[in-house]
Amino acid sequence: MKTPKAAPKPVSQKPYHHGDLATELLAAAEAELAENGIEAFSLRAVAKRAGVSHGAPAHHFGDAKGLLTALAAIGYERLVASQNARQAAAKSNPTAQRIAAGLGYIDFAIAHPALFRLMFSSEKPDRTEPRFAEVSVAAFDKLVAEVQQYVGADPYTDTAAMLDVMASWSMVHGLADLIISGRADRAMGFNKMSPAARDKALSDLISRTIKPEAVR
Amino acid sequence: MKTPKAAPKPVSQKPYHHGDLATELLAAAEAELAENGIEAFSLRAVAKRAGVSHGAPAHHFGDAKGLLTALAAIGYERLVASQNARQAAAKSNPTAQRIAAGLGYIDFAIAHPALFRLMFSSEKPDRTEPRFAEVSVAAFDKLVAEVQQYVGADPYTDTAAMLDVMASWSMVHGLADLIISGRADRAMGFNKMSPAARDKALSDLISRTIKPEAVR
DNA sequence: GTGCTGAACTAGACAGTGTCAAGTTTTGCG
DNA sequence: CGCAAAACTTGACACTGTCTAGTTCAGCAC
Repeated sequence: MKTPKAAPKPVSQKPYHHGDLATELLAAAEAELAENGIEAFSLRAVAKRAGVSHGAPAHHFGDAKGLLTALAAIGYERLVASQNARQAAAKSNPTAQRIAAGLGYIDFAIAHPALFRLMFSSEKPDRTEPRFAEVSVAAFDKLVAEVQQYVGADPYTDTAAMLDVMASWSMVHGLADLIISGRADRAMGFNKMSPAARDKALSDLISRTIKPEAVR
Repeated sequence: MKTPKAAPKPVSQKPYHHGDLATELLAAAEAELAENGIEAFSLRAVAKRAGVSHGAPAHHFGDAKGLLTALAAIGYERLVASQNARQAAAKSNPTAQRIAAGLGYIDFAIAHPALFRLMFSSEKPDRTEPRFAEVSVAAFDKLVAEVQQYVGADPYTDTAAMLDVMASWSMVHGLADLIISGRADRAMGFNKMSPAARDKALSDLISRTIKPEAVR
C-alpha cells in the first residue's frame, strides 16, 4: 500500500514480503553512513530511512554487525571496480597498471570515505564472515598480482616481493587515510590542486615504493 | 573518605573537591579505550571507573567530545615522545634519524592502537581545540624538520620537499594503520618476526620513500 | 566564629540506541 | 482451503550522552 507499485506482484522474481528489503536496507545504510559518518551510525535510522520498523533489519542481517559486514563486503567489490576503472583508462604496461590500481584505491576512498573507514578502520564488520573474507582477500590478491607483474616474482613465495606488496599497499593506504581525514590537504593543499596535478603527485608517490630494478 | 589519603589537605596545591578528577578521568578514559576500543567507548563507564557519578565528567570536559579531545592531545605528545626515544637510540645522521622517527611512530601505534585511531581516524576529537591543534601541528612540524634535515630543503617553501614529507608520512602512517588492523600480519606474518627483523623490514620500507639524491 | 558565594559533584529525567521476545501479517505450498 | 514458515511490527529492556536541579564543600569577607 505504501509503495506506489501498480503491479500486484513484484517486478522481479523475488518473492519478498515487502519488496527487496535486504538490498534496500543496504542502500539505506550506505546513505546513512555517507551522511552521518560511521561514528554516528544508527541501525534504527537505517530502518526508518528504508520505511520499516526498527526490528526489521534483524530478520535479514541478525544484528548491526551483520548489516555492516555485508555493507563492507560490497565496499570491497566497489574498491576493486574503482581500481579496474582506472586501469582500463591507463596504458597496459605493468608500471602504468600498478600506479592506476593505486589511484583507483584512492579514488574509492575519496568517493566513499565513511565506507572506507568501515572496511579498514572499524571493528564492527566481522572479518571471519565468508563473503567478507572472500572479497577482501580478492582485493589483496589483486594487489599481489599487480606487484608480481611489475617485479616478476611471486610475492607468496618471494619474501622480497611481498615486501614490495607491503610497500605499495602502505603508501597507497596511508595516502588514502591521510587524504580523507583532511591531513593531506592541510599539508600540501590537496583540494586546491587540479585533477591532473593531483594524479601526477600521487603517481610520483606510488612509484617510489618499488625500486625499478626488476622492471622488464 | 574513599581515598586512603592520610593528610587532610591534598598533597599538591590543587584545591580540588575530590582530588584531581580531571587527570583521573583522562587515565580512566585511556584505560577504557585500551580495553574496549574506540567504538565501544562509554563516558559513563569512564565515570564509573574513576569512582564518580556519570555527570561528573561534564564539569571538567563539557561533553564526551571534550574529554576525547584532551585525551587525543596527550596522545600526540606521547607519539612525539615515542619518536624521540627511538631517535635517541639511533645514529645521529639524518638518514638514521628519519627512519628512527618513523619506527617510533609505528611503535606508538602498536602500543596504543585505540588511541592512535582516536587521534587519526576519528571525528570525535575537536581538531580546532587550541591544545589539540598545537600538539598535532607540533608532531607534523617534527616530521617536516626531519625531512628538511634529510633532503636539505624547506618543505614549507619547496613543493618537492613537501612531497617528500607526504611520502614519508603516508608510508609510515599506512604501515601503522595496516599493522594495528592485523592486515600486515596476515600479509607477511608480522607478529612472527623477531624485533630485529621487524625493524629491518620497516626501515627498508621507510627508506624507499625519499630517493637519496640530496643526501649530504 | 558566621554567612555566603561559587565550584565540584550527585541524582534524576529525557530521548535515543541495539537487541530480545512476543505478537501479527502475508506468502508460498501441499 | 489450510497451514507452516517467513517477513515484519510492537513493546520492553538495559544502556548511552546530555540536560537540569539539587547537594556538598572549600575558601573568603565580615
